[in-house]
Amino acid sequence: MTDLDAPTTAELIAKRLRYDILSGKLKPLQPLRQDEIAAQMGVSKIPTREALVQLKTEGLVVIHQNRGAVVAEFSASEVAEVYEMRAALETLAIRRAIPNMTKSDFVRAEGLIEIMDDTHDALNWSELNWEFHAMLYRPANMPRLLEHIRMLHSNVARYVVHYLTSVDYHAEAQRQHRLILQLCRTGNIAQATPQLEAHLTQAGKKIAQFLKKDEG
Amino acid sequence: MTDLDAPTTAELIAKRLRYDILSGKLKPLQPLRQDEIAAQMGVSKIPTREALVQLKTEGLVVIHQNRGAVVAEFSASEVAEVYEMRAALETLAIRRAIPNMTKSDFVRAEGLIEIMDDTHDALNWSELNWEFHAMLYRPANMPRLLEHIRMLHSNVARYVVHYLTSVDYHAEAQRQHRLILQLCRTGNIAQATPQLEAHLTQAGKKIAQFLKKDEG
DNA sequence: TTGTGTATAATCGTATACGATTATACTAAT
DNA sequence: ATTAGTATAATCGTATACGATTATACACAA
Repeated sequence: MTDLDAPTTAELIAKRLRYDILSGKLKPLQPLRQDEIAAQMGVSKIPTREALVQLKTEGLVVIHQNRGAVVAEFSASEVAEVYEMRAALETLAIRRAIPNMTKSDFVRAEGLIEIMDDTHDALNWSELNWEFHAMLYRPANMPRLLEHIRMLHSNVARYVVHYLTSVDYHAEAQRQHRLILQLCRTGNIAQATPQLEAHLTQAGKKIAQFLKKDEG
Repeated sequence: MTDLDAPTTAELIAKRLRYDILSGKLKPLQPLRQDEIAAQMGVSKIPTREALVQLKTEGLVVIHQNRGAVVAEFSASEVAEVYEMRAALETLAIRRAIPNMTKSDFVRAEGLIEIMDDTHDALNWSELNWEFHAMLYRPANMPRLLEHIRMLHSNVARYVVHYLTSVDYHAEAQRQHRLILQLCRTGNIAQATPQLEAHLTQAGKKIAQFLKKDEG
């Protein structure tokens, strides 16, 4: 008997490529050649192809017929679109979650905020930021919803990181995080929901605007 | 030179499997064996596996490590969850779409409703129903949003078909469709949005309830 | 009977191999 | 010089082959 659920080769490749894309090591429009990736990982093309198909449906990769895959590029308006979708889904999630939140949820969320206070690496901060948001949504017990939100988050994470390395947004974001968490603590759905929506809408607009400069 | 974008074998298999799942020919939990499917289509396993990976991320198939794939089964509560997500995203879509709707959009939407009046086959009706809804959202010019909605629709389409074959919901649905379209015509976002939300919430509840009887 | 172990078959996951498609470099003609 | 055409290389997509994992059947002991 071997490891009960050893990740499949395709999963390993997908994980690695995903990380390299999110961290910015692989840049938008950069080609992802099957042979090259396979050789690098010391495996064949077959699992590599499956990994690329997976990442395609996650929106991180674009595959062109017989022309191979490239890292997906999001335009400013597409990033804005993703943030609108996130706002719609994440407000739903927090609405359903608040009634089920427990004391330990609040403690752990507060803990994350404090760690983020001392985290200045943009990539780490982005990951902690997702963990914080996920914590607010998990009590909703809506796993499919959470998975969709996670995918949307991962779609724009690269651009968030890029933005954070240029602009100091930490203090502002942290202030909003603390406010939203406080509203959750008091069970105030009526105010927590629009605050979260504003938090996301504002971030989306800032990042889209930031990208537009590059595009122009 | 051959056909410029002839669909890849994997895409053909995915399309076929998707149709067979949505139409109910392949039932929930039914195993999807790679060799069997490949032999049936006269191809090898490689593109078959890619098709299954694709359908997995669409939520129509579940793959277990070294144990193969089965048609995904949605519990009543999962169907309800999908409908909540649809309500969140589709209200966003229609809100953004209404200001951009043109006369020809209204004509075509009305045409679809009339065709649906005479469509009694549940599968056909379900497809037309999607086309009608998509028509309401397309003017939003949010392709990623539309694609997500399409996936969610396809997740529950089987159960809609199943429900429609047992219960006569056509008249009620058509009445709501006409009302929503009329509100779009007059640019009444304030009322169209909650009407659409009610339309979806109601359908979701009915279908979830219907499924619960089977589960119990 | 019920459970446990082992042999066999079925199925999966991936490496290798190869034809098909697309990109690139080079030649020749206008 | 620019373009069109062709040969060559690079890359993709899929068939075949095979080791690895899991399921099944059956013998045997408690």
